[in-house]
Amino acid sequence: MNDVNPGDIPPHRYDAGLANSIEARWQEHWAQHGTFDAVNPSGPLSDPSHPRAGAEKLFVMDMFPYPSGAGLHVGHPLGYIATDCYSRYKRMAGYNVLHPMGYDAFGLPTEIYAVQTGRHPAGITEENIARYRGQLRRLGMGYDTKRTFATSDPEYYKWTQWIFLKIFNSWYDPAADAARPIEELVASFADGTRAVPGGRSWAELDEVERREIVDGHRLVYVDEAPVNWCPGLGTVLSNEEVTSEGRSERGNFPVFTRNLRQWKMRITAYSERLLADLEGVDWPDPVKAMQRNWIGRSVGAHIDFGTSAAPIRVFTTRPDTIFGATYMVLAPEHELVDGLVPAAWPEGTHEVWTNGHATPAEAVAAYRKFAAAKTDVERQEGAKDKTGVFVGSFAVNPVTGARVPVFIADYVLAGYGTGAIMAVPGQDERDWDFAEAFELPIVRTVQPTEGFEGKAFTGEGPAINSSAEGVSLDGLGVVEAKARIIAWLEEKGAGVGAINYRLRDWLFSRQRYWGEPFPIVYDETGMPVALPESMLPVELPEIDDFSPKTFDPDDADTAPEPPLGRATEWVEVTLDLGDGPKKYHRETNTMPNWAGSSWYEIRYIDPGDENEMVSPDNERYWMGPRDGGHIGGVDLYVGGVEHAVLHLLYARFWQKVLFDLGYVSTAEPFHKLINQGYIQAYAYTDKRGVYVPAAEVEEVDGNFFYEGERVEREYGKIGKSLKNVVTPDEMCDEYGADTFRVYEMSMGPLEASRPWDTRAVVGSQRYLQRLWRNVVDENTGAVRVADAEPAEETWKILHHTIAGVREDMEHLRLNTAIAKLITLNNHVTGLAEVPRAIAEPLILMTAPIAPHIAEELWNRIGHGGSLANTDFPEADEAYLVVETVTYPVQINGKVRGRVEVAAGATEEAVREAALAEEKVVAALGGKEPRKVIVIADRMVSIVA
RNA sequence: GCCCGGGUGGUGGAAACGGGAGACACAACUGCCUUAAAAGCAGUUGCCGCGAGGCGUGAGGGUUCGAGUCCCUCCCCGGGCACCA
Repeated sequence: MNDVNPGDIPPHRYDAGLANSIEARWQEHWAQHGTFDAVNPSGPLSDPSHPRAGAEKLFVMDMFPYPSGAGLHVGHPLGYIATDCYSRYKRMAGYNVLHPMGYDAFGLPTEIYAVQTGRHPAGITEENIARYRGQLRRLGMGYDTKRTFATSDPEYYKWTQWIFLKIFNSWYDPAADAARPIEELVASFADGTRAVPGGRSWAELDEVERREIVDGHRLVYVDEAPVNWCPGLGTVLSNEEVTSEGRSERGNFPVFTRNLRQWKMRITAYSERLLADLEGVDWPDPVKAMQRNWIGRSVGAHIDFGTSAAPIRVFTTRPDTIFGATYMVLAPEHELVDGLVPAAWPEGTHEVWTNGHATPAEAVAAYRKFAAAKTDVERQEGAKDKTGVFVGSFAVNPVTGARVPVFIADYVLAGYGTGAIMAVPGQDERDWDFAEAFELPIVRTVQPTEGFEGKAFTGEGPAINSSAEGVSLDGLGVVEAKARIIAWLEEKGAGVGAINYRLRDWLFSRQRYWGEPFPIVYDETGMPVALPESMLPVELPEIDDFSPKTFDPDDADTAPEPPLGRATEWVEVTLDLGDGPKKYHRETNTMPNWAGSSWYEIRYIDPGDENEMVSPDNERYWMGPRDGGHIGGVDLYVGGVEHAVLHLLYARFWQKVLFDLGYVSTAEPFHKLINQGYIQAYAYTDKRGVYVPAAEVEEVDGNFFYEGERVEREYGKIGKSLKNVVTPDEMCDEYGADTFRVYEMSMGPLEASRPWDTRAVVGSQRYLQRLWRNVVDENTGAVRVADAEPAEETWKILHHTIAGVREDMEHLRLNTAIAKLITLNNHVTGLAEVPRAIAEPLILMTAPIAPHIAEELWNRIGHGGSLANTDFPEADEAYLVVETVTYPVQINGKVRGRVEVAAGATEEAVREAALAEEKVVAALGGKEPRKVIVIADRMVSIVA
């Protein structure tokens, strides 16, 4: 303290310095006492003497952070503060609250940093986590001290690998509509209860053939599949790591689609359940909609069109329009194309169908080359201009018997449905565009509504032109027509009703170092063998170079070489897996960084358990279903919308597998989900367009200046490149953590995004200063609270505040709760002395949001220890009743006067009082009102 | 193009149900205190108008005694998906 003029600032003012010393002290107290450790019903974390042992449980979680080297900025902890306030409130309200925090620690940024610096990713990760822990501790987060981990801890990823083994050793039984242990499948093949694919009996097959069949049923399997291969980075990338320009998000290298052998998880087996169970969770509608979109269920039919080669199977959602199917289109990569290409164009082939090529083979080859060279952006930009080429063959429309030409075109995607369509230009805009370009016939099979002047008609209407021998749809609506034609097709064996999903199986392998190794080795057959659980965890080997081999960025004809491949001593192992020591080589891919986050909620329940992923007792207590059809899961999960699809879909998928296999008691991991908004900030550019430090920009009359120069303001993400980063540490230094917490929570509702405004933080600081001053004398440090009886009005304000704050806290409306607390505090500020009976509940109600100052004041007014488990104040009904009601009186919708009437007065009495009111009488001017409406306790409305 | 979410003072935002629009806070302004400034405290502050009063929740229409809230049409902003058959 080196104030120039110490007399000016009272020595006991609640300023940043005092706040910081109080905060550090209480953070230490909480850490020492494990104040926020939840109690389990059984096992090492059970404790009958815990203040909340036996209480109702509440499991609150945040989407855990990826600890980057940059640390937290003020936008990151918004959700964390909210769940902390909520957890503290619910704990005071009597719950056994589990609120843990862990770290999603595997991932590419750390690996890249490791490569750049030559350091080990584990060391970097450890440092980053320590920094995050320090920052969160400084914000006063009340996390469970016994339940924290990083996904990169071997003790944690042991169980990630264990789950992988469970998934590997399972198959999806359509009859049970659930995953089952793979042994059951093998047994049913062996005893003949299930037909063996290929027609031979199980006994006839050799070991390799059997394994091939079994491996083909596993929920995780190796598949040759088109993936995003990025030679410049030396790794395959997930779709979300590829930009819309078809380049890598990191490094901007070209990305090629290549067929490579990769691990995949059979998430598609769960499409229907992932969709159906959305009904049972309390999630924001947009997130549910995004998941439904992503799964992309569509109902229709598979229909076979005969050709000279194999029949072409199409998927369509409009089987009712089959009479208008005048041509077919296959994706250029479709496997049947080559078999359909004749030596020469058929007699009389239309010129526009050949693209000017002499033979079909030439035309197809040229078109394939053309299509493959197009980037995704070019393909989308050219969506209106349809391209394609006739393959030289015809197919037969199974309903009309008509010969229809077969084309390849890139508007049909290989990856969706069957990669082939029946084209119905009359009812499909894309097909219409193509038909116009290639001069193909167009037949309407749905009567357009009157006045329709467009081209393809995709709406509802009666079927027309839809009769053939044995079947007619004419006159039927779309729904009935679909049903009738599907029945007919099924009867004729030409098609079958079908449901198609957009969802693809989950690409599960990455060519990286910093991820979970697979618990898989390969034997002499080249087929995968699961390691026994006893060999877990399979730890990452120590290597010198963590980067995968990279190639010429433009050389598509290269193949990934994962960094683990260079750890030859680790890769080539001799193991005894039951039939004596044999040589194996390990899988050198690692898991994607979604793996560790797909089940972490479960591990929080029993983080130290070395024998089980989680003990069933504790799992059922914290996550199990509840009465009233409650599906179960974490009670509250808060995180950003950016995880609406991938993380949440993967976590739901793993949860369902574990549920099917009996390891967990609920089919859904997260019961209630809230997406917190983002905090963004203003950024400023000078006249060159260069960002200037936002903290040093000054506003004068609505214009902005940096070092005297006019700058332009824009609004965007907080980040280094925009030079607008503000860190929580800076806020703690300048105001204290409690002020920062109050400010972030008072800015608006949790779900809303909002702009950061450092200038506005003082409002929250002033509130806490007034609170402090109400309890502690700024000049002497003495406690000001008096044992005086509060006035009636003060009692009323207090109890209204309690009722309102409880209600707001229950619904996570921290912003309005704070407004009510400020109102009460401002009222107390105006009192001659501060009654203890008011100060105590005020402090307790402040505690969830500004915990350090509350603990400090609670102690100063004579209580020992922490208030964390002290009961939250309850409103006394006696003070909530109102004696009089002020009724606004409207005449023709405008308020003209007010009358005060005793609460509970009869409608007649209210009416009379209203009509007698001076201004009302004047406004009516002696006229008899036509109608008088009295709404009890609300208002009077007069129609004149 | 399709599907969501949202438009309220200078700013962030309040207003379970259709019932007094603008709580709380920032900024701005005024006063007290001070040699002065900061801090603090007290007050003013939706817009127009000296006032009575009028007008106000993106625009227009509708339902209603009464609409920020419900219905229709449109505009703008944000997000997701996108040649998905």
